[in-house]
Amino acid sequence: MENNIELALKDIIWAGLKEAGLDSFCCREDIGLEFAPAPGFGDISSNVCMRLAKSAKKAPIAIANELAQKTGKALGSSPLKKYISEIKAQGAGFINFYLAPVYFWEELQRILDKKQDFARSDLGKTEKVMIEFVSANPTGPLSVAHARQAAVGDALANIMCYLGFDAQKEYYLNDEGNQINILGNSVKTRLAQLNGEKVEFPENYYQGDYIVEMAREIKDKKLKVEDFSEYAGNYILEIIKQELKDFHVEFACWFSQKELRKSGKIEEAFKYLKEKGFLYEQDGALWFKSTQFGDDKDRVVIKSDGSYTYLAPDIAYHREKYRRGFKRVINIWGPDHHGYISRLKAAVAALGQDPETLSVLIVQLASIFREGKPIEMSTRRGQYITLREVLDEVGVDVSRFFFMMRRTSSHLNFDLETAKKQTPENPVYYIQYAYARISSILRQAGLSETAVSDELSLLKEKEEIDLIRKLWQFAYILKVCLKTLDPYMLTVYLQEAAETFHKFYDCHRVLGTDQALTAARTSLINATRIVLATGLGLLGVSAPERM
RNA sequence: GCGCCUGUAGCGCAAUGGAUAGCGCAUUAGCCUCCGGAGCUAGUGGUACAGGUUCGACUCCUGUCAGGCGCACCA
Repeated sequence: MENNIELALKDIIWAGLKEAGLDSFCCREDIGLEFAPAPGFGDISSNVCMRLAKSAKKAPIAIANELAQKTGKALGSSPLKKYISEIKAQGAGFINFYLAPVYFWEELQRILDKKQDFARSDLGKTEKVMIEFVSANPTGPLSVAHARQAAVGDALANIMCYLGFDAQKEYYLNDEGNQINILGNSVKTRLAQLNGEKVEFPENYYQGDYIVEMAREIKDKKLKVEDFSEYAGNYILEIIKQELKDFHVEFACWFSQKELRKSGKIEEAFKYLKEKGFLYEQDGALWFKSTQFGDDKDRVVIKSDGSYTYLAPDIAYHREKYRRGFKRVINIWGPDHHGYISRLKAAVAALGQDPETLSVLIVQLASIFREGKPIEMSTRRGQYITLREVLDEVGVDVSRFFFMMRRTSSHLNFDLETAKKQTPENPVYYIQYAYARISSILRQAGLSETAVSDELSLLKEKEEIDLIRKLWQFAYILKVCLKTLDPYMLTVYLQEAAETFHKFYDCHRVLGTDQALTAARTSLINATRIVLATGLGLLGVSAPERM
């Protein structure tokens, strides 16, 4: 039964609906199930009666009462019977299913058998998905904004892979163009200044200290630099790669814009669009008819000076994404790019792809606080908090978790002092503490990880069943993360799971005189350990045995 | 001016359209002869405002007010 309980239950409910003669008012897809609704309302709940109340012209609760009875009847001849202890119509018209303890014992057994793969699924059917994120211009160290995008993108890719997708992480490298040229000129100018030349440093150049450091290194090592843009771009790219590595983010592919241009793919894409009639010339520039696909205004792709706008290579890049076999494309961007979504979607549509297969996630900014006071940030003056600073101060585990603690589309306040605290105020420690505590008990029990009780049915206490129920919800939470394309729900779940464990621990002693019960409870906390480690692992956070 | 995000307890935040709006901090009262007290139990206190959609709205829509960010032939 296991994971298929959702499908099996829908079958039973559908049979009940038919039995009650209600199937003509809705279809099977209308049967929505909610897992672990409000306390006291069962383990699985369906709102189907409310949905069909109007067309059936009956009160929802009356329908629910009838359906509960018919569903019970349909259940009678089903293998599902032993897992359902009760079906009740409650509230405004919900139909609630109460799972029998045997269901939870089997679930627990499954976690212990399959370990960290217990919730793995083939839901994604190995569909190729590209998650492109960070993609910062190599013109300076990564900021906290990039850090948050990196954490979210990486975790999302992990979750999707766990659910059976072939999710690949990619970094689009803007290794040529205006910004890179400015970067090169910035270094060149600083070098000239170091050599005593009286040259002005323009305001739109990169102001950060790292520019001066680069110039100083060139001077000290007496390097012969021919192309300052290329030199500086590569120099910073290495810094970025190291920063991401230290943040535990690894990309499958670094896609170079320069290579894309050299390959002639941009012209190819333009040729395609031109043949379709989506390009036109005006005021000496080449325009893309994005309004035809819902954009506010048409966009320039080749400027009147003959150079490309940013959109030009991006159109070709996205054409390549689909040509490389990706069925679904996810882009993770900062909020400064939100106005860009409609034109890229237009481009994808013009290229003959369904724009729905392109998802753009806007990761809102993270404001860094110290002792409750915000730290002012200004990219212009080169004064912003970097990924490196946060990493050095609070570490990978805490920073990654903190960046995902809020809904990705919401602003995030990241307090450095809270992040360093080792109190319940800091959820990472709260979760890791639960894990370490379990590890400690297991060490004392002297049991190997593989030892499993064959009498899990001894687990009958409320707190024991509550804990298994919480573990059971893990797979459901991952589906929510997938649906919302946001890993943050997992951070909420892990806090709840840790809390449920702490409550169990406080009420019941694991290591006792009753050997069979000790074995069963040891198995329970071992399963808890597996779930916590798996969840933390998907988020890229470690699970320490000792703290 | 236009667009995006956000207004929930004194503070920081939860609640995939669902039932009794949860948690931490702060504050008040308890729990260690016992597996990690970095924990647990109980008390105080809340949906910015006005309409609308819905069987049902913190959630969706419209407007108002408040805060953050963005609006290039830049990337």
